[in-house]
Amino acid sequence: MTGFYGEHSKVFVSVDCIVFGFDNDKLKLLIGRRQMDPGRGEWSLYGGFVREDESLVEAANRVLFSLTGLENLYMKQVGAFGAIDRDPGERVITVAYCALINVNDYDDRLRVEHGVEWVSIDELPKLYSDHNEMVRKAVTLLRRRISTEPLSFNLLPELFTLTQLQHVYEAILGEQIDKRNFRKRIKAIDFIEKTEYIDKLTSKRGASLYRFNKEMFANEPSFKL
Amino acid sequence: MTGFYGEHSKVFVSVDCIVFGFDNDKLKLLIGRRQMDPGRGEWSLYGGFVREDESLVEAANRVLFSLTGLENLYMKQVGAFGAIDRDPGERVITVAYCALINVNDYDDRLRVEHGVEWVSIDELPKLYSDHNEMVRKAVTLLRRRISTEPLSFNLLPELFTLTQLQHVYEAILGEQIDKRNFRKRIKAIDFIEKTEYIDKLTSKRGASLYRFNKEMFANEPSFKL
DNA sequence: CCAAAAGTGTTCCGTCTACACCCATGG
DNA sequence: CCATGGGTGTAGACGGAACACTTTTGG
Repeated sequence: MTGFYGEHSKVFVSVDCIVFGFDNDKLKLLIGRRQMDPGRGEWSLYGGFVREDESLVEAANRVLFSLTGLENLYMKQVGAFGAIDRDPGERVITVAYCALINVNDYDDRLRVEHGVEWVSIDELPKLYSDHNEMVRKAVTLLRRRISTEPLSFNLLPELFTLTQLQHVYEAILGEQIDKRNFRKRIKAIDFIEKTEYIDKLTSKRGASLYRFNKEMFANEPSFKL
Repeated sequence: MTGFYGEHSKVFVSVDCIVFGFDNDKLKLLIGRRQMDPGRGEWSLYGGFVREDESLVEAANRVLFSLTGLENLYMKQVGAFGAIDRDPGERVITVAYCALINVNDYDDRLRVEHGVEWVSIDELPKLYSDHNEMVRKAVTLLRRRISTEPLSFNLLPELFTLTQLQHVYEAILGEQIDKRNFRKRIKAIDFIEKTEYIDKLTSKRGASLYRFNKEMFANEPSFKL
């Protein structure tokens, strides 16, 4: 605080969290009614202001933790949004972060306490300010990256069936995938391990449960799907 | 200025420009010696603070214009950088933008006036603060996008030879490309038009000059190379 | 016994890759 | 006349896309 840049003006900086989940074969987003002015009552992403003693990433993680009670979530910066009048109250520049969580990890009581809901991305209402634009950009980012980065596992439980995994891809890419071709590609990827466990909940016959092996992936960080 | 967010603190926000050019078959970056404290004299990207009356994009364009005298340049946001101590002076959050320009469009007198130089990206010195990280991220972004977006033309004159275009791809991707295969793919792209003009400067035989047809591309915005 | 989801291979076609020689011209 | 960069085609390998039937078992 030695005053190097005194002649310039400061602005409010916030972070907004675009929280994706996967439920009922749909890609969903966590949104709630804004609880403060301006814009009270409008549908909105969950966000917060950046404090002096934290970096942008730390701010995003703090906000995300206060919302979900979860730490070490998968998170990526979507970008900074800085139109002059994007916030109807005062000038606020915001940095959007996108997070992927497994809906089962999210305590539903906590969700209700924060007054947020899972809404399917193709049924999104008009959101506060430029939040719809942020979501669009985040979805584009997901689509681009899902085939070259192992993102999808963050939306699923530790153990998952191949059908579930396929449905994640279908939800994000917005198109149907041939089951046989999909499974053929999965078989070629050795960090997606078949476990001894069987899921008997979704089918009578039962489906093998698979696991994403982080360590194996670290050794062989190429990925195509 | 109605004071909605009064209890929160404000920070300085700046923009930094990662200006790429293509010269002598190399991808180059425009950097200069920092002319103010802290960090005076260190190699640095060109940047500036965001004013109250301008958006982030406007700020980036203003800074870029003051540096180059050029407008309507191709520009993409690279991301926001917000480590607490990233700037040794005070807390400054910065948003990096990457621009592609044709070096011939840049008045060399203006370049010298600003004390900036074209430096090959594989000979970059240590830059001020986290600027090296920004450059890395920008290069990654270019690499990712060059095969799905018509970026390369921004680094070339309006009219260019296929050899020049190939060299841009080679410089960005960092690998050699087979001439025949490259030209075969170009032929399949109808918005890269052959003109009647011949370039006689770089070869005795002369090479056909091509043009990127924006209008055609707009009608058919798919792209693979 | 039947509905519902799991699981499994082959063929075909288009795309990418490797590869070498002739052409036109200025000096 | 020769050095320099421009320009061209083909064959083989590979990877992606299309496609249908059998298995298991809970109810």
